[in-house]
Amino acid sequence: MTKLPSNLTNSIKLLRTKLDLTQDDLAKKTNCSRQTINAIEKNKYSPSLLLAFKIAYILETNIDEVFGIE
Amino acid sequence: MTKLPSNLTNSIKLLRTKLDLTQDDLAKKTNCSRQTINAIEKNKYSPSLLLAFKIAYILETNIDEVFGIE
DNA sequence: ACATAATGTAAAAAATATTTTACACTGTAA
DNA sequence: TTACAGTGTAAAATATTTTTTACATTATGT
Repeated sequence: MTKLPSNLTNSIKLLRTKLDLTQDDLAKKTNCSRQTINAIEKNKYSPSLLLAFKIAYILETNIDEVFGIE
Repeated sequence: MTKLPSNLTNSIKLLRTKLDLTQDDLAKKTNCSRQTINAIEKNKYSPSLLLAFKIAYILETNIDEVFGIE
């Protein structure tokens, strides 16, 4: 990563299924909609940092394990 | 942190001054406005995850060192 | 005291994230 | 085959983030 990063990646699906959670489960636990989880999981847009923290918290890890940058 | 986290904190000013950068410097390097850096630094709102990553990158550390949650 | 750099702030507009409602598709269990 | 859970997606509305312009305040150097 030599330049200013600009592309997000994520391992939500991997971590989520490891905990046997559906998109809907994760949505409810993070207080957002299933569509939002789906969109973030499929990289439709960059979530707010707060939501990213919540997702990492529910997935029992930290942001850098859930999201990456390129 | 026993509950779903909901309050952000940050060490932007500390890390920024350690690198001798002004708000404007950091803004330019992260491709955002000085007002945005100022607002985030003063916790006015939760930035996008992408901007958070960029800030951490310019501050030569990772998100968890720059931002915290309560 | 003066000039200037850095920061704080505000309001309106623009861009982006998120919700809501709704429906289609896939796989799987009965 | 039917029913249902899980996922993908779309469009409109709403909420939030970010930009832009502009000005006030604070600190610092001369």
